[in-house]
Amino acid sequence: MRDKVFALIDCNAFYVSCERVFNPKLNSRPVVALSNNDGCIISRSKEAKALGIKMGVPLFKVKDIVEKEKVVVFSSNYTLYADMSRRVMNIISSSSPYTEIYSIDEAFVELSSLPIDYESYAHQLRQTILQHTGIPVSIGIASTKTLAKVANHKAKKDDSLNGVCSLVNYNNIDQILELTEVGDVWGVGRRLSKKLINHGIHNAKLLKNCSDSWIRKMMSVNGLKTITELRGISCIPLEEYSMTRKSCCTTRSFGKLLTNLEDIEQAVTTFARRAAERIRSESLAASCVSVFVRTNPFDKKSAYYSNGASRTLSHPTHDSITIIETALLLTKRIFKNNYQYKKAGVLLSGLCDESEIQETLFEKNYNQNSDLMSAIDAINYRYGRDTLQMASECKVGNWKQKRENCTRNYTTQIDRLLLV
DNA sequence: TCTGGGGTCCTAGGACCC
DNA sequence: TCTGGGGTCCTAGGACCC
Repeated sequence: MRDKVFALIDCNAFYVSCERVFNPKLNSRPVVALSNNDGCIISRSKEAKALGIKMGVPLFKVKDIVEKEKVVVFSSNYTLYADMSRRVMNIISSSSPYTEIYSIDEAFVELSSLPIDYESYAHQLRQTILQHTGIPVSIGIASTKTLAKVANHKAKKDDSLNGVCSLVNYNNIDQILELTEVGDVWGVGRRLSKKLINHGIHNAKLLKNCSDSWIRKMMSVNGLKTITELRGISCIPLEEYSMTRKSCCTTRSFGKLLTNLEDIEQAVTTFARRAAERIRSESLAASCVSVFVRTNPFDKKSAYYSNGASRTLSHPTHDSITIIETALLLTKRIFKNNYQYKKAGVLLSGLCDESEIQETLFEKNYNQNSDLMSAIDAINYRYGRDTLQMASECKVGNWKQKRENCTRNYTTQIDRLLLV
């Protein structure tokens, strides 16, 4: 059997690149994009990285650098990023029949059965994506997904490579692995990398040469897969067909601290409605609803409280009304007075396809709202996602998030088109 | 003052069964 | 006083990814 060949296409500083497409003046300036609620930095341009701004750091901790160096800061605009991602992924999908969309800014492609020169394919694809969307990407090519990640990393760092790095037929992979920090290996996170470094395993070459049994003990079966892949044996397959999800949750930090049950109920209603809408859009139904609330864990001065509760429904449903009623019941159960709440969330689990819902013996008309839900979904699709809400929500709820520097939805709303 | 959100998988340990 | 062996299922917690 022929060896596999995986290409990993990864967008460079994706959220920042999306913003730059619509504002080219930012092209050589330091730019960052923030997480929800303008909390942490989750995307950085090359210039911002060079200033020492780390991934995931809270904005307030780098405020001095941001001000002094005039770093441009964006609130995240997921509507825009999702649409730009769709465009990039469409180009990738049409370039090869074997594609896996791995995340909003990454895709794997399996190339071994295609009669092409891998590196020319990659350069061509990169050029097409840039030309059609304005998004720069880097491409790593290797015989396993884990090695393709390593190659991609190198393609990003080494400017002389023009954004493409292939390890196929490359005979000194060990040298590259030696220069790869163990924490940069796909599948080795913060905790494991600390543990491994304590045992003297600080780069990918050392990790690759560990014994199977030791790795099994340290990192469980996933670690075994990782080191096998580093040795060039593919054991994490391409997943062309996305698995149906097993859970769906909506959670948010609040823009300000909440103390009232009523305010939290408003937020939970919105979270429950959004989650219900999402599973309906995927033709799924939930059999269990969970709710959690918590205060701010970083605030050491105020009392900490965190609690959650779940309820299994008598039958799976995607009806917003049932899901919201259940969520509110659970909220009342876990809410306690005299705490300052920072975050809440709703989790729908036990998901099944809507066509597989079993009828119940004793309840009638349990699906009576389905026409109503379809009508609500159609209206919200046409006029914007929060056009129709539940009465227990509130348009300007106290929980609403901070989003101080958000760009327009240039590509998804006709009245928000870029003006030239 | 200010610290994201949405997922998946694995394991250990407890409860329970015969 | 002495107290088996072999299972399954569920859950909480820990790890990872982006």
